[in-house]
Amino acid sequence: MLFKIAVDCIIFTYDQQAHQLQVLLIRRENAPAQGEWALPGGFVDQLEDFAVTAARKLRQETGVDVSYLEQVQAYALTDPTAGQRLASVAYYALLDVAHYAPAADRTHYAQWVDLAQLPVLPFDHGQKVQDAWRRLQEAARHRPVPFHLLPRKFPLNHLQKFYEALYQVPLDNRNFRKWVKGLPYVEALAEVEQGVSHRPSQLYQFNTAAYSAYEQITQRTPY
Amino acid sequence: MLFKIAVDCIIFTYDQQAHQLQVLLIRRENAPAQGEWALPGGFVDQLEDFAVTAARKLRQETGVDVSYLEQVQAYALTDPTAGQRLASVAYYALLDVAHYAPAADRTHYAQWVDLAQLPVLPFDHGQKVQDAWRRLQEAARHRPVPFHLLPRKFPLNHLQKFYEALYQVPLDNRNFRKWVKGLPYVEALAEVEQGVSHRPSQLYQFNTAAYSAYEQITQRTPY
DNA sequence: TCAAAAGTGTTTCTGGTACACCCATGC
DNA sequence: GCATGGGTGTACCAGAAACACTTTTGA
Repeated sequence: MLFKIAVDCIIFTYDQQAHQLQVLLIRRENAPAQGEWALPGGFVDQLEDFAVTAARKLRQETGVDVSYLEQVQAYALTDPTAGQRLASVAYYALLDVAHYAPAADRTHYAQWVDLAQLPVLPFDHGQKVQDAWRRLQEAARHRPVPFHLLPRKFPLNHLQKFYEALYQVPLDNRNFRKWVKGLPYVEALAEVEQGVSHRPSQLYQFNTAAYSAYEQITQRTPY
Repeated sequence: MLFKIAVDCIIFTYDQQAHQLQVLLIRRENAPAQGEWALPGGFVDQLEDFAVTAARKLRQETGVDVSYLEQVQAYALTDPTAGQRLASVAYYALLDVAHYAPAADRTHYAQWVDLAQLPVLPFDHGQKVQDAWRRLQEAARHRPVPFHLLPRKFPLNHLQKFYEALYQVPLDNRNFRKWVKGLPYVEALAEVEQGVSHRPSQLYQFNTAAYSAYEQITQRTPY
C-alpha cells in the first residue's frame, strides 16, 4: 500500500502588540478545501529527511529560513476523500514576526492568526495546532524557545508576556525577574528603551555561548 | 512521490530478576537484513490510524494486547537500497513480561534483550530505540508508566528498582519511599510477600480511580 | 503633577537531599 | 544466631510562591 506523504507546518510567531502567539495560515489554492484557511505545507517530493522537506517548503512560502524546526508527529489521514492514501508529518517552527510579514497585497493568501482565535481548520489541522502548541510548551521548559521569537534586544517584561501567552497564565513579575536573573544565558545590556512615555526599560539579550555552557551541566532529577 | 510506510515498534518490558529494561527484538525473516535482530513491525496495509496498525502488528507478533502505545515520531529512510521510497513511524509500547514470554522453541525468532546490551541494529533501529527510551523517560515523569510493567501487587523496592533501571541512576530508598507514599494513587495493601528468607515486604498496588482524580488536579508550573 | 509602565526584597512554605540503623523472616 | 533484604526519621537547604510600594520618564 502506497501513500503520498504531506508535511504540515505549524509556524508560531509572537505578536508583541497583542501579547499573543500566532500561527501562520494560508488560503488553500487547490482542492480539497480550496479557499479555506489551512496550515502551509506540501507533499514530500524528494528523497530527504522530512525536516529538510519542511524547511524547504517554508522557505518557498515565506522566503526566509525558520530558526527552529521540530517534528510533532505523524498522522494518518483516515478519511481520504480523494481516494488516495495520505499520511502527513507535522512540524512546528518558530519565526520572528519581524522577519516575515505576509505582503499586504497577499493578505488573502497568508496571514498570522491569533492562537486564541483560530478559525475551524480543515482536515486534522486543528488537532495538529493543538499538538504542536503542547509540544512547544514542553520544549520551552528545557530550551530557550522565546529568543527565537523576540527581537535580539528585549526588556524583561516582554519576555514575561511571552511566557504568559505561551502558558496562558499570569506570572508574578517579581518572581519572574528573579528567575530570569538566575539564568546565566540572559544577559543585561547597558542600554535602555528609547522614547516611551514612561520609565524606560532596560534591555537584555540571549547569550548563545553562555547557554551552551549552561546546557552541558544541566541535569534533570528523575521521577 | 509515493511511499511505503512501515511501523516499527519498540516494546519495553521490565525484567524483575535482572532489574533491567528490555526490548523485544525479532529475527528478520526477509531481506533486507534477513536473519538479523531488529524491531518488530510491518508495513501499513490498511486504512487506519498508525497506532491501530501498530497495535494490530503487535497482537499478531505476540498474541497479546500491549497496555500502552505512543508514537515516537516518523522517520524518512534516507538510504532506500531497495529503490523504494520508505518512511516509518515508530511506536513504543509497554508489555508486562509476565504476559508475554517468547515461546522457548521460537527463541531464535523473538527475544527480550537488555537495553544495556543491545546488539547493533540494522537501519535506523538503534536510533529509534534511543528516541523511544528518551520518550519513555519523559512520559514516566507525568504518567504512571511503571504500573504497566510490574505485577498488579508489588513491593516498593521493586518500584524503586524499576525507576533506577529507567533513569540509570541509584535512588535513595528512604527518600524514594517518602515520595511514593505521597502519591495518592499508590495504595498499600494489608498483604505481605510470602516465603522469602528475610523480612517480607509489604505489597502495594496502583489505584486507577485515585489516579484519575489526581490527574485532574495536577498542574505543572510554567517555565 | 499625572499617567503609565518599570523595577525592587522579604518572608513563608514546600519539596529535595543527605544520611545510618533496627526489623522480620528462613535457615 | 546469622544472613538477607525490608523498613524507618530527622535535619538542612534551595527553590517556589505570596505579596505592595517606589522609580522614571513623557506629556
